[in-house]
Amino acid sequence: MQKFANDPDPRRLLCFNVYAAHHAFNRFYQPLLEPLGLTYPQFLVMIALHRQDGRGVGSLAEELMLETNTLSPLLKRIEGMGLITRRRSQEDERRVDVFLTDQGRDLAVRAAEIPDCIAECFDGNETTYRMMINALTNLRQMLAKPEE
Amino acid sequence: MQKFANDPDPRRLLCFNVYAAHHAFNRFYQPLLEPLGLTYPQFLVMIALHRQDGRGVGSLAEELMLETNTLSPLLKRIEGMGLITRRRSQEDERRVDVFLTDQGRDLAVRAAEIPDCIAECFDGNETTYRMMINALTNLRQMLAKPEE
DNA sequence: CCCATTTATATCGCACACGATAGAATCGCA
DNA sequence: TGCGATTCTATCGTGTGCGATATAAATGGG
Repeated sequence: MQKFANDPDPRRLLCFNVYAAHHAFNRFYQPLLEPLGLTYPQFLVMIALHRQDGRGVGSLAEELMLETNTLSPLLKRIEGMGLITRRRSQEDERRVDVFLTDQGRDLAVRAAEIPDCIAECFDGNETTYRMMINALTNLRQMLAKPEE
Repeated sequence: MQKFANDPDPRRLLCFNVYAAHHAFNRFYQPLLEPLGLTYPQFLVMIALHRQDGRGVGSLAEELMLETNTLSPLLKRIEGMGLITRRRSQEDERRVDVFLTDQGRDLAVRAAEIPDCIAECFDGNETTYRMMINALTNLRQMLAKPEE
């Protein structure tokens, strides 16, 4: 069995680097999201809804790769902020469809500008940016594979 | 201003891919950690302590890039499991030094084997593995930069 | 030497994230 | 058609993560 991923130093583990990069992103975004009154997961939901709203909770969860029980309380909170409305679907009474309010749409437009700050961090190096996205997408697929 | 990081689809945002990879790692590790009775952050703490114990909470927090208020309750929990002991430092009564118990050390040795499963996922492709660690380390540094 | 400042840790409140569970609506098959 | 199985969402419990705050110990300048 290959041993190259075995290292006593957490900083040389891939899992730790993903974990730490996640926190680093949160810390980078926090001051940018604070004026909008959004947390990072709320930001992602607003972006997803801006692309397409009128969707059920499960559809959102699938797109963001979260469980619906994670989204339920989050949606209730941003509904309380007046950013979305939730309505039982007519065609399937089990479903709860989520719609952006006018206020929510305005906020989503402002939120969508935030990732431009990342391009600035990359100093215009688009290739590196795209390669990292590809690498992380591949990683996800490898980790999701049942066993091998 | 460069706009290449601007995308209406969350799945094409770098921040989302880091976020999703973090969750994917958690889901991959969960069944491997469950037999050890550890959560993922507890796993990291055990690895860090296995490399060097008898350290203060702040030292651990710095290595894992967390706040000490995140570690305090976590350490209390794994102390309750009998994996570590906490003792006020003699030389500085403010500090609480953390030591692995014998049981904790045994568990850390077993935990340290888990990342080998990742090498298997990478199908022996060590170069890709190392390049991703480098890329994520660079990303962290870019995100930590004050402004530019 | 004394007291204001700093440092180290802990506690609290809030918001995820998920497994387990509940409850309602829909589906599917006999 | 009827009823068990499935699907969709919500609630609960536990464990992070962090900002704000508290407390005690160490430090340092007058």
